[in-house]
Amino acid sequence: MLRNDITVAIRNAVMSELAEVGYGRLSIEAVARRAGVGKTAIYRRWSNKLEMVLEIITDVAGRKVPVPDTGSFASDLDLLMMIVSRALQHRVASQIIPDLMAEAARNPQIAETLQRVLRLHQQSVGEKLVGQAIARGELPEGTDPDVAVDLILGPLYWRLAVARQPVSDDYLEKMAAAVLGSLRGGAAT
Amino acid sequence: MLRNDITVAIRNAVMSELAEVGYGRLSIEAVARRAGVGKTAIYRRWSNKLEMVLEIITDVAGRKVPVPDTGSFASDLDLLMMIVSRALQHRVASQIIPDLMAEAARNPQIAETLQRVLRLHQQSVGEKLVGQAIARGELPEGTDPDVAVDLILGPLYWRLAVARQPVSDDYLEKMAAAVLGSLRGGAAT
DNA sequence: CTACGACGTAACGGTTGCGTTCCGCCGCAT
DNA sequence: ATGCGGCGGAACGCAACCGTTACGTCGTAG
Repeated sequence: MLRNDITVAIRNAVMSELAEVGYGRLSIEAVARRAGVGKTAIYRRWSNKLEMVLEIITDVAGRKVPVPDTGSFASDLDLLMMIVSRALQHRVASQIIPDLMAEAARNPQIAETLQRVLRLHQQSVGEKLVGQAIARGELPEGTDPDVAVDLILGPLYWRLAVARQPVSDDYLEKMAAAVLGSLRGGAAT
Repeated sequence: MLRNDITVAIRNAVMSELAEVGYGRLSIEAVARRAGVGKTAIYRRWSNKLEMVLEIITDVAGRKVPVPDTGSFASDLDLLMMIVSRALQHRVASQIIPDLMAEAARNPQIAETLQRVLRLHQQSVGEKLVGQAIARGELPEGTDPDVAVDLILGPLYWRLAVARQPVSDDYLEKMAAAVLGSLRGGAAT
């Protein structure tokens, strides 16, 4: 019976508000204001700020991400890094993700939710990509997908979300080449 | 004339409070309470929450970090990664750093301060380490210290501060080996 | 001994947000 | 035509903080 357009408006407002002020300062009243909605409508759907945010985040982050499968590990890697760098440069993502990560350090529920979502993507992507590559003989048998994912995502995340420096195509290529080299070398075995 | 022990108490309280509730929710009153101090004492020193935090952070982060110089790049790298992983596992650091990073995304003053401090350390460490290695012929001429630093710190930060998974000695070795391999390969040139 | 100034405490008026409640409106199903 | 229920709006009492002020204490310098 809850009107769907209202729910959508609230969800959007929460995302924007999260991006602008962060979880710590997010207030129900501000969300209602931004969504053009009464507080009542929000409390009718969720009973808490935490519950609301968790539900919305889970939903947004739960959307499936396509895993590259181009036929060669090198181009899979290029593609993946491009996708990730694009994603991390989106304004909302680049604000919300670090913020929630920080919040997760002190709120077990947020931590658990993020871990679940993150782990889900990370593992499936890592295992699939590395699995394919090993099957094709492009990576040494026994390459650790965990290490591989860290090597791939870490530098990108650091650069984009932490150091907040731009990533040129050129830079991306260097990075991909470096990661490829380190994995091919069998270091992550 | 401001009593030094009071100032110290406040500084400590700010750090603890930052770790516990983050910048967004940090309140002057809570700091005063925790420091066992009147609000007056705080306002006598700083006029703002922002100003206070910036000053304290700058001070703490400004302390010099020793750059490893063991004679070989491989062991420099091992050492550096160990130092960094130790630092990132300290409770206060692992809470405060991601929090301020997230805050920096929406507060230019914080961003500027963090960038300055971070860049300072990062560049000096990177350039020195890579410089030494190139001079010794352990890394190809023209290796980009920027890329190198990203490759070194990125995965560690990702693992420790984002994914929040433990880092074993074993894992650290794999990581170091991988990074070494990718740099030696001349990918980051 | 006196004066100064930093200190803690307490209170100020004002703002913001919480979670709840009541109202009147309106769409929709019966 | 009637009634149910979600809607926005407004207000509630309560709590936390803001930044400021007044007051009384205490250590120290002169």
